[in-house]
Amino acid sequence: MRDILVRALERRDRLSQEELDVIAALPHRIDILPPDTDIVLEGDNPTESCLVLSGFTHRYHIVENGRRQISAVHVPGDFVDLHGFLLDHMDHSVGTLTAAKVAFIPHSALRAVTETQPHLTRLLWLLTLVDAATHRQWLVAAGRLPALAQIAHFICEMHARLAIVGLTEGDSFLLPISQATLSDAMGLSPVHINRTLQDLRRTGLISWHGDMVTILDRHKLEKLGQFDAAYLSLVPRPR
Amino acid sequence: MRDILVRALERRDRLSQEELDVIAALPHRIDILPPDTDIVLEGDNPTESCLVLSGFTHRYHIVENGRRQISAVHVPGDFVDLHGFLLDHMDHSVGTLTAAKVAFIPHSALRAVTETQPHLTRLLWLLTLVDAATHRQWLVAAGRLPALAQIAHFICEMHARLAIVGLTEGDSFLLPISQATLSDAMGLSPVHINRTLQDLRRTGLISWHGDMVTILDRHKLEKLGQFDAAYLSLVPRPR
DNA sequence: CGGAGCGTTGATAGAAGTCAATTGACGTGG
DNA sequence: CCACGTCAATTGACTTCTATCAACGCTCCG
Repeated sequence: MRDILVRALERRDRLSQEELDVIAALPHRIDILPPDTDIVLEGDNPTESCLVLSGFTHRYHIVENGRRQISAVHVPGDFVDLHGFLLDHMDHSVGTLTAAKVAFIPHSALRAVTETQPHLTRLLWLLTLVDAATHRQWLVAAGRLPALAQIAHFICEMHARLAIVGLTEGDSFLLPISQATLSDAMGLSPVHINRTLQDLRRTGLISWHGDMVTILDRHKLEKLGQFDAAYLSLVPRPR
Repeated sequence: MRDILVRALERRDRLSQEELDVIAALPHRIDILPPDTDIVLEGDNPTESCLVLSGFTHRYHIVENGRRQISAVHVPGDFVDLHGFLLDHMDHSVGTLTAAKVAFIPHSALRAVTETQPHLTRLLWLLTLVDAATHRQWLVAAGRLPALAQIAHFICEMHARLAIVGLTEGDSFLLPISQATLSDAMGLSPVHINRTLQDLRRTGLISWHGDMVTILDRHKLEKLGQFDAAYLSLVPRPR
């Protein structure tokens, strides 16, 4: 657990030895969960927050007619449920997409960190700010980009975020997400996702076979999706 | 400045006398800005964060073809640019919608707060988490609700947030936002906004004359927009 | 062998966008 | 006081994007 969290934090700022020790000493339990398993449900008031060690997870919301909107897809290294630390009453559910290894850290331990480690606290805070920035990017894509560009943006984002934790091989990465899931993330219909993905493949921007995605023309894909990784705050600097 | 920030924070948790003193002592400068004025531009790396004392402001993003997406509308009492405190490189711009009185607080002062006031820090952090939760609600509305419901949700949200700072009169409030602006917030065209608003009025859910909005049938409007104020975390509790 | 899940396809419907013009409210200057 | 300009709201006609419905094929696996 220590390593993957340190890795995420060190992409944003240097950590002191004391901070490394504090992180290493964080109490936690590790759980291995099957695919499509709920971790936290909307309305819950959890007492621990989860961090993804491996596998893909997501935040989602169910609306009245049973439709679903995914508001975030999380990859290994993401402190998925850090929001639940201060929010009472979860406004959304969190669940696995694939089988996942997840670490649960008691809120009491996080609170202790905030009491004694101001700099580390700011970095944890920053992680949630990056989540918020990502939400904004999705909003822009959903509101003002056509489906083709919206999906292009998503693929660029996934590549950038998986690269942080070494889960890319050049321009390729595993993205174990069905078209139905993608449609819930993009707010589109599965049929339209299918046709739009075909477009992206036909025009030679990506290939996607099984779970293996390859960005064939990064420049064009980023331009199409108007992707700029700056919102991920991946430049280490004093915070 | 002190009062309006204290008011926002005390809706989330009790403040100690020391914390009240710290807030009162926060250095800041106050500025009065005309409508449609930019406060922070995308790409900036600001050294102070702004808090809205009066007037309406927004976060927005410009996409390639010149279209605009508003990712948040902020009302008096909102610590609009608290995100900029830890994010280097703003991922979006912030500007006024109406004339606005804004307080700028140096990041150095905020940093000092985080060094010595863990509880107050958690509350400031919470404010940004509520922003993130609001982004998620907008995502759900944009992705999975038809325009009618999306706008209904927005109106409910504005009412709830204005009520926090006493800017509602029963079910009425001033919302000095043009249909064009609303279209940029909802990710819809101005024409469609116009027709959808007519729908909301014709069916007796709201009235909207000039800047004055009145919710005529709150129950139906909230049901239509699937609005539940829980995501605003308005229940004071230890954090 | 036979579901079950996923990706794919065709046909059709519906929601929202675009374009272009009109109306009404205000404010300014002659 | 009226002509004029501006801005926001409104309307109509038409187009485009995306959703829906209903199949069908493929692969994996019990």
